[in-house]
Amino acid sequence: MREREEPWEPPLLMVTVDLVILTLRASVLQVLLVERGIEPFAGCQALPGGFLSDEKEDLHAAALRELQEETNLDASRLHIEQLGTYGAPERDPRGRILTVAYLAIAPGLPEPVAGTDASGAAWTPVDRVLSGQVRLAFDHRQIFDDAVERARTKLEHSPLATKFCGGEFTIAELQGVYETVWDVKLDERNFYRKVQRIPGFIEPTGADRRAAKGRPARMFRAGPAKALHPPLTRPEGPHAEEES
Amino acid sequence: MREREEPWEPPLLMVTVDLVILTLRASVLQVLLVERGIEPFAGCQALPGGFLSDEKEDLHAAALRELQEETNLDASRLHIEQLGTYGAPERDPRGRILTVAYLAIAPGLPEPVAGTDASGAAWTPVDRVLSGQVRLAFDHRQIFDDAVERARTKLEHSPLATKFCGGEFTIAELQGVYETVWDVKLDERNFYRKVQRIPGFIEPTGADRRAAKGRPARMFRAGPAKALHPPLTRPEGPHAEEES
DNA sequence: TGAATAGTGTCTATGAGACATTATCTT
DNA sequence: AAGATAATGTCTCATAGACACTATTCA
Repeated sequence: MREREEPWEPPLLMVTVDLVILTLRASVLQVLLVERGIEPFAGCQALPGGFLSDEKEDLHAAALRELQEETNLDASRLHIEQLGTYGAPERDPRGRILTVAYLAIAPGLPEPVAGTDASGAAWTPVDRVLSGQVRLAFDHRQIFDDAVERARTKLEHSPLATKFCGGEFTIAELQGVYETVWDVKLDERNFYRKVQRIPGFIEPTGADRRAAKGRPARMFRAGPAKALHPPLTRPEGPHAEEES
Repeated sequence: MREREEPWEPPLLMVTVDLVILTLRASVLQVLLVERGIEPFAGCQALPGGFLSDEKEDLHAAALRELQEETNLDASRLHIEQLGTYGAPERDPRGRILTVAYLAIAPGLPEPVAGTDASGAAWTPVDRVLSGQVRLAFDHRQIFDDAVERARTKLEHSPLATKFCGGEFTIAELQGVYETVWDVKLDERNFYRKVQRIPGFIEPTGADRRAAKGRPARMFRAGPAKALHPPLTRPEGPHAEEES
């Protein structure tokens, strides 16, 4: 082992921060991708990100900054968490570049982002990437897969789903999040009771929402809970088992 | 956002790989710590680790290499996974240094490591660190806390516990792992049935182990499952709720 | 009124936890 | 036989899932 105490000059590396930003638009799970303008992988789709810039900037702050530049949303409605760091030697043809990947969840953003710094950014349905119809640069496919798997798992144990909704939402909308991300169909009635029984998950605002048809639905907001006890378990099925 | 395509020289950073190596010795959960010889934090305890050395070395491989240098165990019995990357600007007084932290689980190692490269390394009971009796250098306390929490959580959903045991173990031993890491008491009889019902978790070797007293116990080995369905849930209690 | 959506009630099978009981070893 | 540990059985209660039903809106 190379002791860090040795009088030896450690190698210097370049580090990027890349983002997997997921949102729900028109009941479709989408990810923000940018088209690369130059080599390597020119013309290819890639995750938004950039080099870790300021020597005094915290890693998490850097991710948040990039996220805001892409989506210009207030941080309070956003969820962001570190996904992992990717450091395979050949992941970038330009040389050894580490990337710290972040997963972000945003409520349905109005229109494809434009006019911001990140021109060329566009929402892309997640299944188009998962199915291979859209190819990603570098090892971004790997990062993307990990991100989707992380999101799916965290929906079970954390109140993450509320981050896909706005500040207020109906239970049916919340169920829609679960159904879309998990790609399953859930029973509305059992979901309704189950979700409300989890302490601190959601709390009623008192308001109703009336749609074009049907009985008005009660509105809820996210509660204080940081974890779901008991968890909302994903219905089992012919699932490939994954774990790190 | 700083596009990576710009003709602009990105900053270079130093990156270390640090390890939280957990093991079970005499039914006590222990972590491997080294005593720092020089400033900063001379004389303080720290997690073992070192600078990311070879430009062509994979991140994961680097962690594995450091781990083997510390414990000289064959990789097959070891578990290692990335924990996260820590990049607060002031985490190292020498300058901006990122660290990629790894969590490793090893079966009970015979004696305190010695004679290896890592002189000064010693097993330390985890509760001595958690309780603050042992102070750690840098932000290693944070990393350590995250590692313990990760291990506790993963015991529920993954066959991680078997990595604390050798190749073969009894169900009582496996239960001991859960009880020690979770710091709870479990019912032997319910545990016995529950564990065996989880498909692919453990499988009988056919052999028995006879102790000084009592009926011989059947031996098991880890099964092929990568995840536990259903999970082994930690008994609830006055738990502080944690989540990222 | 009917169509549509929201919300409630009920039944049943399964699983978790509490704990009694039986089995098999050593001394 | 005694003592100890392993393995099995039984009971009860809570919960998950299936699904019938009631409630409230708009057209």
